[in-house]
Amino acid sequence: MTNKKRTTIKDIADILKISAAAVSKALHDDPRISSKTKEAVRKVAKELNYQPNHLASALRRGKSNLVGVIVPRTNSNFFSSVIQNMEEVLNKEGYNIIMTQSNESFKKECNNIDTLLFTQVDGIIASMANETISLDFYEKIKSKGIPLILFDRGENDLNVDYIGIDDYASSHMIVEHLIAQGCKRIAHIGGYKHTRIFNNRIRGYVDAIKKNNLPLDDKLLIESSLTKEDGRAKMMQLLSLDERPDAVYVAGDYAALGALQVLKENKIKVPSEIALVGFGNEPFTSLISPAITSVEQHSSEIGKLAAKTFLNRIKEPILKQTLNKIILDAELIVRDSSNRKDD
Amino acid sequence: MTNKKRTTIKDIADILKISAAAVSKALHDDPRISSKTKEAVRKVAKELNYQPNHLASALRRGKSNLVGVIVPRTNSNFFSSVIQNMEEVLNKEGYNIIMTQSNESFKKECNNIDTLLFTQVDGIIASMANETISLDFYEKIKSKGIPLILFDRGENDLNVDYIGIDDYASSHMIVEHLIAQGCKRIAHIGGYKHTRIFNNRIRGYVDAIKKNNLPLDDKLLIESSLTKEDGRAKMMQLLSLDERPDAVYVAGDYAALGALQVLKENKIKVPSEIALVGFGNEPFTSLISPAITSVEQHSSEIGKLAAKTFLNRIKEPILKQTLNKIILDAELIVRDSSNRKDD
DNA sequence: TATATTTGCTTAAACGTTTAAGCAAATATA
DNA sequence: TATATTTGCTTAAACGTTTAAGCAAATATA
Repeated sequence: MTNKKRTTIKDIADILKISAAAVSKALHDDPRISSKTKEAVRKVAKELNYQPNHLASALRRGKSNLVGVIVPRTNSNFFSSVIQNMEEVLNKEGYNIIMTQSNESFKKECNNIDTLLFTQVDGIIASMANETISLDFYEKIKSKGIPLILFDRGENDLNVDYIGIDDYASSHMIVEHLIAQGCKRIAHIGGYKHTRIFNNRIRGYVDAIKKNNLPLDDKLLIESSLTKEDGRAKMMQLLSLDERPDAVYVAGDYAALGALQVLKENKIKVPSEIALVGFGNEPFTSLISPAITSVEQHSSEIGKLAAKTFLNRIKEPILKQTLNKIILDAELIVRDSSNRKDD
Repeated sequence: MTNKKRTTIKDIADILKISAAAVSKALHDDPRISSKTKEAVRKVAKELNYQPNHLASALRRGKSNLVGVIVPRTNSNFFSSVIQNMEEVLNKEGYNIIMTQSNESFKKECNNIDTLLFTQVDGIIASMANETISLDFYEKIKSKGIPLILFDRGENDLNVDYIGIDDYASSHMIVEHLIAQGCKRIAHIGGYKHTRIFNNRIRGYVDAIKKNNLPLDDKLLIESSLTKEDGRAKMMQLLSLDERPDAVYVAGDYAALGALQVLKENKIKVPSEIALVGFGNEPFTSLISPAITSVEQHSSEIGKLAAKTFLNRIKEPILKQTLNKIILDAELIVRDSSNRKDD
């Protein structure tokens, strides 16, 4: 519309009859440039509406000040809050975020990694898609020599920094809560075992059941994709058992919601006949009736810690620091779906 | 970890004893390069794990192939779906997206714009924050000469391409639906009048009320920030009136949810005593009880059209095309909160 | 007063690509 | 067989910055 050509450092230099190098230094407040020149440069820069060309400076400095973020989806309170908090920490240090979502698809995730590497990001912070089993693309990031930080959905085999909650302990917390409510036959609709966090939740469930001498029945432990639809299907499966459970712990809130719908459709009283617990503390868990007991994962904390871990890696790249595995305690939010006290 | 230096075109050229220019052309399938050379280049490129440096090529070509996207928040089904669909269309044409969220804050939005311009995006697709009144930063985008496309939350004064639904007609649709249910005193908890879409919804409400000879009472028309909390507050305000409404049309689903909570707390029967309609068709509207009637905004359509509009602008920049204002029809999804038939 | 240091710049090269211009060899055309 | 065209490359410059090295003038030190 207005000026075709962007203003460059050269334009400012020409006007002031000084070199481009002097202008660049003036703009970066180099101590060897006189304050008189600095002021003049700043004045002209403002007049010409000068905006530094990030591409050029990134190319020259070998550093883009961009951080790539990969999440399964942004459309979830957990991930959107993680990203928001990461951004806050990173912006303060002059970094900006490029967000991408995998939609739980392995193929999309690989594309995202390629895009981010192509965009020359200085590092990647990621939470893996459900589908992801092969780690080749993540190895690719590592081989580039840029920091890779995983959160929530991680992988031990990759040997990279990780921030998440203690899924194993969370399962114990849930099982013990259900026992305290008088439940004696506790089922678990879990995620896919190949995903580390879901495997940990399953292990936690099994060990907690054993520890409390409750029946450990194969039929009560089901793997699921944890979508709302699959939650429905798996709940129906549990209801069709000869010996029904009196409590169901679902490893994801959306699947828990599906399960609840089935319970309501079958006129089963929640929590008195079957108690229900979800995972993730999505906002809707407190909105529906009965409100679903769930586990808060401290998304803001995770986002901030992931960002800080990245910054540490950038600051001390040579110093072979030890791997950071930050495991936070989760918090059980007890609501009506498992609280028999008020019944 | 492994190789410190990235592989460049120069490395490939040295190995094959040809010029860097030839390598560049070979990689871009230039017709003046022999297929023998092309094959050799591709082979070595693969062996050395060559990845083109986007920064360098973008700098040289004056084009980054990145599109900036600004939304009020990603944590909403509408926006996340819009983005997903935009991405699909843009990726096919070799463009990638940089997502940013304003969290409805004007300041954050200005920062986002600066970041995106700084990152040298080829265009910006945005939906404005609630707070945004001053358009200076959007004018800045226009003055750079790169395409700016607005969707959902737009502004007529900016004179840029826009994709959204017909908010004015949507209000008519809602009011007429409520009248068909037998409602005679219809209130509207609207958004801020300064935001174009909310203003259109308000105008639509007012005109539909007038057209149907219903009472147009100042007390029944309230501006709100449309958060869940404010929805609660405004609903209480309506309940304290001497003459209560028998229907409430809320311009956002979250606020509608807050309103519903207040209605339930006050043991008011929905929809028989007060019917309720929201806007946006957020997933939770169908999950809670009673499910909330709402308006579907065709997010996938909007996302695709926004992306295509951008691509058109890029392809024919000189040809002064006329402004694209694409207005889609919205769809009313009737649920229990306003359906008196089943009562 | 002679030498050393500091100040305030300039020069030149570099980051990794892309591309216009050009040139020699190979091939086609008259 | 002589000229024109095509093929397959090379050379050189450019995109806009940053930065190491260096130099003259100004100032400090002995």
